[in-house]
Amino acid sequence: MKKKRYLFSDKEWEIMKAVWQKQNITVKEVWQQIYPNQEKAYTTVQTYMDRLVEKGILKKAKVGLVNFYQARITEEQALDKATENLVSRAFNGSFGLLAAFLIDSQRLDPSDLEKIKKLLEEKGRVT
Amino acid sequence: MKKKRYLFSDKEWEIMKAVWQKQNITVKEVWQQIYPNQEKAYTTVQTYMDRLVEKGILKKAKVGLVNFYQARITEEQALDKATENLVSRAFNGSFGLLAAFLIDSQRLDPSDLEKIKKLLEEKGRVT
DNA sequence: GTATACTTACTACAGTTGTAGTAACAATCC
DNA sequence: GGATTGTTACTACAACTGTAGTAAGTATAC
Repeated sequence: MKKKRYLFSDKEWEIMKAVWQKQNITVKEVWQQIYPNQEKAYTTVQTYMDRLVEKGILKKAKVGLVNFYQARITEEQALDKATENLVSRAFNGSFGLLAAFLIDSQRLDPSDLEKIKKLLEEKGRVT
Repeated sequence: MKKKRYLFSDKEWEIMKAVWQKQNITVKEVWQQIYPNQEKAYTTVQTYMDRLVEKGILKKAKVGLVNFYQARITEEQALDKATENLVSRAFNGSFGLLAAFLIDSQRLDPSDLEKIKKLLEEKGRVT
C-alpha cells in the first residue's frame, strides 16, 4: 500500500462519489450506479476500485464471496486536497484568488451569490 | 496537432505560468525561471513544451537557431476550464458549492474575505 | 452431480506524464 | 579549420490511467 495522495483522477472521483454515498458498497453496486447502461465493463470498475485499495484510499473486506469497500478518507478531506491542488497549481497558491475568480466569473447564479453573502455574514459574526 | 484539452498536468501548469508571463519565450528561459537550480534537466522542459505544441496549446516559431514559444490560449481560459473541471468532478457540477466550501474553509484570511465582500457588492450594484 | 451464473483475481495493453539521454547541426573560439 | 558550446530533434523508459478480457472458484438450478 502506497502513500495516500488524496488526489483523484476523473474516474476515481466517480468511484469515490459512489462510495461516500453508501459506505460498504460492492463493485456491482458502484457499477450499476455510475454506469446504469453498462457504458463500461464491470471489470473496469473492479480495476478502479482495486487500485484505490492499493493506494490506501479504500479498504475492502470479504463477506462470504463478496467484497465490500469502504472509504478511508472523507469527502471533506478529498475536496480540500483537490481544491488546494488547483489553487496551488493554477491560482498561485491563493485561495482568495480562486474565490475572487469565482465571484467574477459568470458561473454563479443569483441564488449562489445570496448564499455566499449569508455565509460571509455568519462568518463575520463569529469571527 | 490534437484537440485542445485546456486541462493541464502539474508540470504543464508550471510551463504555462512562465509562458503567460512572457509571451515568446524560449526553452532556456522557461528552464531557468522554473528550475533556477537545475532541479530538472533542460531537455525535460524541452519535452514538456514540445508536447504542449503537439497538443495545440503552444505554438513555436524558429528565429535563427532558436525556438520561441507562445501560448494559444489565455490564462483566463485555462483557469476557467480547470475550475470547471474540479467543480464537475468534485462539487457535483455546482460552482456555488465550491464557493460555499471556500468560504467555510479555514483557507481564506480576513483580507480575502473583505475583498470578496467588496466584489459581491459591486456585482450586486451592476446586476 | 453437472451445467449455468456470479464474483474475484490476475493479466494485458495503449495512451499520458515525468524524466532524461543522444545525435546532429550551427556558432564561435583560438 | 578543428574543438567546444549551445540548441533542437528524436528516442527511451517507467509509472499511472483508462479500459477490458480470462481463469478459477463458489453457488445455484434442475
